[in-house]
Parts: sequence; structure tokens; C-alpha cells
Amino acid sequence: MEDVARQAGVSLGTVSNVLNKPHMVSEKTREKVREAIQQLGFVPDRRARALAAGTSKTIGFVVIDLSNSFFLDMARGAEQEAQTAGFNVLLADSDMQVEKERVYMELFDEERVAGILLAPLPSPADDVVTSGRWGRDVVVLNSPVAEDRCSVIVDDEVGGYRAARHLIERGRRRLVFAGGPDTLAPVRNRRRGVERAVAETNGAVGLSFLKSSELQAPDGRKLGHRLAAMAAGERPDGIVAAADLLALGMIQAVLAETELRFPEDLSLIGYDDNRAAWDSVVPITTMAQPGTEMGRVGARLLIEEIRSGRTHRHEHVVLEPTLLVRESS
Amino acid sequence: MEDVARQAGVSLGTVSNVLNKPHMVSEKTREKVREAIQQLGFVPDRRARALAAGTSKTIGFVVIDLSNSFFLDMARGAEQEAQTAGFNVLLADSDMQVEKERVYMELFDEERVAGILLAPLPSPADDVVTSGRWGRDVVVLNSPVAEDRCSVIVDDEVGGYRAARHLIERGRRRLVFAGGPDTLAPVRNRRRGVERAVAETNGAVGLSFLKSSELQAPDGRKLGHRLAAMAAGERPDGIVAAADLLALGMIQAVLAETELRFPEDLSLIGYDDNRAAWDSVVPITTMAQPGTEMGRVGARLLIEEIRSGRTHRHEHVVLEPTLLVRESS
DNA sequence: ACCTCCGGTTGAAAGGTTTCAACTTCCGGA
DNA sequence: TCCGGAAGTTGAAACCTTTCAACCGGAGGT
Repeated sequence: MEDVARQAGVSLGTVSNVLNKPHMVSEKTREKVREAIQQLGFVPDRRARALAAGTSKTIGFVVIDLSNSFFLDMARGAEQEAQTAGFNVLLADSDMQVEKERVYMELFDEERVAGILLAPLPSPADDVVTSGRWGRDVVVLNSPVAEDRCSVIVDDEVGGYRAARHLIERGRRRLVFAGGPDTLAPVRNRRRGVERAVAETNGAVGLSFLKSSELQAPDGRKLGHRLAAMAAGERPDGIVAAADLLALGMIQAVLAETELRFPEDLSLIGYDDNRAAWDSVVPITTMAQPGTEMGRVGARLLIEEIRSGRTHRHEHVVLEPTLLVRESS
Repeated sequence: MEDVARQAGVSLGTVSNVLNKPHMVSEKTREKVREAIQQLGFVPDRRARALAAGTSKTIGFVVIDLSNSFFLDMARGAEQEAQTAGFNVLLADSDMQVEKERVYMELFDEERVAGILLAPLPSPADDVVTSGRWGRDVVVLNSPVAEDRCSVIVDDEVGGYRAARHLIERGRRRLVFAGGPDTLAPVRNRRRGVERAVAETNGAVGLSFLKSSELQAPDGRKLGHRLAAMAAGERPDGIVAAADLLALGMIQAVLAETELRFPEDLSLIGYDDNRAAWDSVVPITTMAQPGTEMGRVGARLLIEEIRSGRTHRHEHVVLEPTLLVRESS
């Protein structure tokens, strides 16, 4: 920057002004400086800038698992929103490991980013977030959190409810919820929503829970296998799966082992609108989670918090999933 | 840091030494300082550190498309390797937009990262990379590049060749390559590999190219449809698809429209080992791209370059894809 | 008793920017 | 002709570290 100043025949302060408050500099000087910058290939040093100014324009996003399109969508949403506010977002994939989550939180903390977006691991989330006593502003995505932070979550109970309602409206009455493990809060909540819908509908019965150990396609195939083995009388006619891959596996197994057709004989609805399930043989109706919007809202909240400083009041936004009707129902 | 020094009753320099060269500080002092750090919740400022030291320990990765598991694997590989060398990597998704690619390259440049890993957009790659005249070290992944940079690519011709060899060894003789558009270098090269394998095998014939406009599942379904319509005599018995999703679509269409079975009547091999195709009805044999390894090698090259400074000699590593036999062949 | 050497420790400079009070010019008005 | 004020520019302090030459005190050798 000193070189630039010398070459343009102005002072350091003026170069800085050209960079940050161009309107305060006369047209003539501005041009001279710009030219010098060009010629010298000067690239301002963000670190020094942030150091001197005491504020940074980049926010960090620590995300649990980028291979899940839901989280990738969040990242994209956050990025869009941040961009319009003049912020950049840097990504770090904690890859389902608490350890890495912590490391990256610390990295961003040391990096003095303006704020952190965190999509945490299910269980010990709160530990990491609260224990760290990060000086930085943090907003938490997709995980309930104590009062002293902003958060954005999506209502799983409503999702389960609406999924079941959809099946009921399609004339299904013998409903079952498929998923697991029950220790996962989202699974529990989605299931509860389904049960509520069943309970408030005349003539609907909730069949016993199709329990899976995880939510991947192979688990779905096992479930589909069980479904295929059932007598016609005991078989459900509507299934709410806790995840798309689970639904995908079920469809494959049922199609392979029986003559049943989707959706005529069996209606199925998945959850998440997972890209990995987009190319199922029969396209899966699903409760789409508003990933992009979560990212956007999260970023908005965070930037607000950054800007308003101590006067900020924490918010807890609850979003709702939306039904995406395709061919499995 | 000043507060820490005061509280521990030592000088600034000593605190710094505790942080960076603990062996140079007496046990007693070290403890005192550590305690003070603890009590005051002091978090060193990386920016200031890097500024003062003149070196940074974080490297940036600008990646074309994180929703493609191949690139995500690269990111993971790079991260692993970087970690063992004491570096951190920050991710930026250019999301297939040249504009964003440029913005992020600039961001990392201004951020004075130690170096940049770039998995660029297909065509104007070189422009961005070279035109920028980034002072920073850059290594390019998955894209050929001029002499003055390190790069890591994977040999598509060999991939096509091996895929075809695999089918030939399985007894297939009427081979076809499916994919497109032909303007994509990887598609062209894979195809050429297939042709070479056919040419050098007695009795093998290369059937006319099954051309698709893109490499997604719907394109595959169209191709599958054409396959289904063919008379038995003109139908291939072995297919090399330029991508897994294409293969997945073909399988779905063929299974739906004909009685043909994989692999008995038709052997099929995909390309990429794309996670999005892992859950195909019939698991797809594929040429897996060594994404993780590319990331690792790239990071290793980059760190070497960072460390060796001007004495560095650029390297161009060519990796090979590996066959993953599953059930479609 | 004196000298060397060495492990520890210190203080100040340096790194690249922003900020801001103080300064200079120049213009219009009295 | 002089004055007040706006517009533009400057220089130095500040931001938070690392680095390194210089310093200090004590152990070991003569």
C-alpha cells in the first residue's frame, strides 16, 4: 500500500480512502490511485484490514455433513443471503465428528470471523456451543438451543402430521410410520405428528411402527421385505417414511418381491427431499425441508446480531416443511 | 495478550513463546502463563499472528460443485492431508459459476491464505487461474493446466479402456459407449479409451455411440428407452456409460420396458462411483474416480510448494480410476 | 575469584491496514 | 480584502501478534 501511495504521489491515508470511502476522494486522485493499484498489482490484505478496522466481513459455517443435500442447501442459502449483505461465507465440514466440530469452531474463533453459523451434531450440540463461550456471535441451525442464542429449526411434528394428512386425503386409512432409531429427536417428532393425524381422523388406524435401525436405503429394503411378507389384510395402505432413502429402499424391495403398485396399492411418502433419492424408480412424494431458507434465515439473523451488537434480542425461528407431491402417493 | 502477560507477571514476548515455542520457556513460567490464558479466556488472533509471522496455516479450496460426491471426496482428502501437516482448509463452493469462482479466488487471495486448491470449471479454467496472476500458490485439481502450476488429474482414457476391458473379459463383444455431450473432454477421452479396447480385441465390435445430451438419470432413461426398442440382433451386450446416473437411468428404463436382465442379457458399467447412484435397483459396477486421493495428493503438492518457496518444481500427477465390480456387470 | 556459556526472559520493531484529528486549499460572501 | 466553511488530504496512532538482538543470572571450569 505504501508503494501504491508513493507511485500515485499521495499519502497512505488517501489510498485507504480510495479503497473504503471513494466518495471522499476527488475524482482525479481516485483515478491516479486506481491506476497505481492496477500497475502494481496491489491486493489489499484482509487480515490487516480486519485487524485495523476491528470488524470482519466473513462469516464461518460449520456444517455437520455436506454429503447430505439438506445441509448443502443450507450452505447455499446462507451464502446467498450473506452475499447481498456484503459478507462472504467460508465452509467447514465437521463430517459428523464432534472433535472436528470443535476444531473448526476454534479455528473460526481465532480467525475472528464476524460470526458463526453452526449446524451441529445431534446430541452434544449444546455442549460445544455453550461450553466454548465463544465470544463470537453464533446462530444454530437445525437444532434446538438454549435461550441465549438465535436458532432456526423446522417443525418435525407438523411435518409428520402433514405427511399423514396427505395420505389420508388420498383415501388411505391404514397408516404406518417407518423409521428409527427412536433416540433421534426428529424421528420421534415426525412419528408423533403422524400419530396425531391418525388420532383425529375417523376411520383411520395407526398400524404398529415399522422400526429401522437407521435411515439408509438398505434399511428401507429390509422394511420393504417385511412389508412384502405381510398378509394383505394386515398390510398398511399408507406409509410415512422418516427419510427418502428409507422410502427408496422400501419401494425397491416391494417392487421386486410383490406385484403391488405404487401408489395404487400402497401410498408412500418420504422426508427431506434428499437429492440422493431423486432418481428413484417411482419418484417419491416427500416432505421437503426448507434447507435453503434455513440457511437464508440463519444468515439474516446472524448478520442482524453482528450489526446490532449488544442490543440484539435472540430469536428462535421455526420453519415448516412443505409437501412435494410426486408419484409414490 | 497484554492482559495475559500482566496477569502472569511476564512480558509479551514470553506469552508468545509459550504459544509458539513452549520448549524455550521454563516449566514454571509456562504454567503461570497457561493459567492466565485460561482465566482470561484468551484466544489468540490468527489474523494478527499471520500478519506478524508472515505465514498462514490455512489453505483455501475453491470447488466447482459440492453436490457432486467426487468433489466432496476431494475436499475430504485434502483436509485429511492438510491436517497431518498442521494446516486447516476452508471450503468455498463456486457452484458452477465462473463469477463465484473468481470472487472466491480473490477472497482467498486477500485473506492471504498459505495456498489455494482449485477444482475449476471445465472450460475457462485456465483463464481464471492464469489471468489472475495470484501471488499465492495454486494447485489445480481435475483439470489440465499449463506448465507453471501443479496439477492432479485422472486419466479418463485409461478409465474408458479398463471399463471396456472388464466387459470384454466378462465375455461381451458387442460394445457401446453411452454419454455426451461430446464437447466435454472427459466424455471424449473415456470414449476413446473404449474404442481402443475394442480395436485391439479380436471379435469385438464397437457399436455406434449412444449419444445423450447430458449425464443425468433422465438422459439415461431416454437411452434405455432406445435400447429397449432395438431388435435383439442389433442390441449391444455391453455398455460403458460415461456416468453413473446415466447408467442408473438406463437400468430403470430397460427393466421397466423389457424382460432383459442385468448382467445376464446386458452388462453395464458406470463411471464416477457417484453416491447419488449407490442405491440403484441393481448396484452399478463403476470406474471409481480417486477423489479422496486427488484431494490428498493435491494438498501434499500444495504444502510442498508452500514450504519450498521459489525452489519448487511443478508437478503434474496423473491418477488412475479403479474398477469397482458390483452387480450390473 | 573470575570468566564463559547457556537457558530464560525482555523490549522494541515490524507487519499492512484503518481511523481520525489536524491541516491545507479553495470558494463564496461580506 | 478578509473570513468562514466545505472538500480534500495527511500523518501518526492503533490493531495484535511474532521475531530477534540484547540482557540477566547462575552453573561449571580454571
